[in-house]
Amino acid sequence: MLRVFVEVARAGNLVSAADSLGRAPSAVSMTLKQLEAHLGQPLFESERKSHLTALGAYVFEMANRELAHFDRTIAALTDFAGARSGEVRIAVVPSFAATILPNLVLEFTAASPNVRLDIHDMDSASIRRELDRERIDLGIVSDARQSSDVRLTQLASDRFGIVMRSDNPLAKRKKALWQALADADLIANPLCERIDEPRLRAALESARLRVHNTTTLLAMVRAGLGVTVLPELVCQQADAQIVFRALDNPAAARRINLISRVRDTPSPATASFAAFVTERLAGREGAPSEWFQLT
Amino acid sequence: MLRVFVEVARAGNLVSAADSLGRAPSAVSMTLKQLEAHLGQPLFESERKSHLTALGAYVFEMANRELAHFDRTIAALTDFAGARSGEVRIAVVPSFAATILPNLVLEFTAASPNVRLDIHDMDSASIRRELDRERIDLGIVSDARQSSDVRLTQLASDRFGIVMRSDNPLAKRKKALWQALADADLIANPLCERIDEPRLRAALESARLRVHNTTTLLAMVRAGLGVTVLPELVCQQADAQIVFRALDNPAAARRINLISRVRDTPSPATASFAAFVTERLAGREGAPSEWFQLT
DNA sequence: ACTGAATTTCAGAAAACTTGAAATGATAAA
DNA sequence: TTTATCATTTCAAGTTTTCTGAAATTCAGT
Repeated sequence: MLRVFVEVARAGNLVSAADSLGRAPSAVSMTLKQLEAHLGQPLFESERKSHLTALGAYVFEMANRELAHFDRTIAALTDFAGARSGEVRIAVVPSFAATILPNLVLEFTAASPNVRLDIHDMDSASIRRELDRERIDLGIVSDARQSSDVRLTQLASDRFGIVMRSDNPLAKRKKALWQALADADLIANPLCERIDEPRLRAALESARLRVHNTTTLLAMVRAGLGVTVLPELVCQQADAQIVFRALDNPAAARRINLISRVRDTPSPATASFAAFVTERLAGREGAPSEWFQLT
Repeated sequence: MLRVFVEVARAGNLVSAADSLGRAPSAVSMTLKQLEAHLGQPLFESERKSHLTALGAYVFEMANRELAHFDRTIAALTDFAGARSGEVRIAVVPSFAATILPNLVLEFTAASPNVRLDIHDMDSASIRRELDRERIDLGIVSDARQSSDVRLTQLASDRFGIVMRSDNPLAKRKKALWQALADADLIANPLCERIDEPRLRAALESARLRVHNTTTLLAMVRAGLGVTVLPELVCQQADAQIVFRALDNPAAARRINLISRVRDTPSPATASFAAFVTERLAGREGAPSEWFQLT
């Protein structure tokens, strides 16, 4: 009713209003009559719908505002439903956050400028906890365990390798890298301790140094205190002085996983971001630099 | 659709929502299905309508706000149409504004607390001009001339009389007041000059003083400089030192008129105020103090 | 797996809305 | 003033949308 009235008031006559509303003049006339009956007062001065009464002017003002408000609300709803707007809260492991994520975000926000991304970085255990507490919508973690209340998607596979200073003799060695660990000064770290390979386990047994923080660990390597074993992604942040040689035969790798709650349906924006990340990264292996190209 | 959805979300189940919406559960179910089809996403987690999806929560929030906004707009429209709200711009001649109007306004605003009254006071000519320029909705003037673009309603009839200081001998005189003017020191003023009575005209010819402003005029009378002829309403503002004696045989009076534009329909609030004033004052004669009682 | 309540589906009924033709009313030219 | 023209309203009938009640399905809790 309000829409019909506003159109007639704007057009100044019934026929062209009916035209732009896509109905017959008689329909418009009846609707208008109905609105006037509701209000108990005429909206137009004369039968020729040009001059508004005081009530008409007031209704025109209010109806215009109301319709604009309503249309904005509907647009917001469909945008949100179509994942064109909304907010996605994501927690990501630091190595991924610092290397792959920025380009991923760059591309996603270009396609969905009205979706807000709220990004935290923390270790995998914290991410899992934050997900349970519904403080985040998605998590990107390493080696997540399957669980009944978490939906888990494999993203890339991040291979482990020996990390050393560029002047280390191992940098030139082509094969039998696992064996070489026995002779190297190995710096232990939590990431590599999950690898199930006897030659590494033996080397870790005799390691004299164990460092938790990645930045410190790389600084130790850079200072020539020894070599360490890390996923390639973690080394991406380091400078040219650091050399990464992937361990082969058998290959060792950690999985990068996308996790979300199974309990509730993600918001369209969340689903959209998850689908985007999966599409861009699922099944990637080898060098992280080749996982993902900006399109 | 939004209303149905909000009610279901609030109730947490379809049956009681259908109940409070006054329709069968099947109708509510179908409407809900339709909304989900529009948005392309489910609004509830499970078939049992208790837990909302992220989209559902967003729509609930927005729809609630939208419905409240809409309802407020509709209430404003019907209030305005029913003269329960709105604004009335009125210009009134000073004598009326200072005497009768306050009580009139008091009663009207008690009945219509949300109608704003915008009151100006000015002389009749200015009121007429302001009405033409659509700067006011109603005017209360004296002796308005009939005209094709002004709707005119007779309100009270305000009789003229001699205005004097209480110690003036005329104060005790019972009759032949017109004749008495010849001997009195008459102070001329524009209001009385419209009276068509030979004895007054003669007295005005010989008047030595002419004063426009009413307050000054009454001050002159109070100072004993003479008597004057004024409508009773004008004297209402004066103190007890001033005595008014109505002129009779023939009686002389000015008409108090309510005027409005014929061109456009007044707003409901304006019509309501005009009807109220007319009902309270039409046909009143004699002493202004008896024209109108607060009910 | 069973039970009972909630929800959905379906076809027909009811309501709301729309249309085209004819009547009415308003404006402008003769 | 009359007439011609155009806009608007009225009306009955047609169309679409919405609603209902019964039956089928689904779900949560035994």
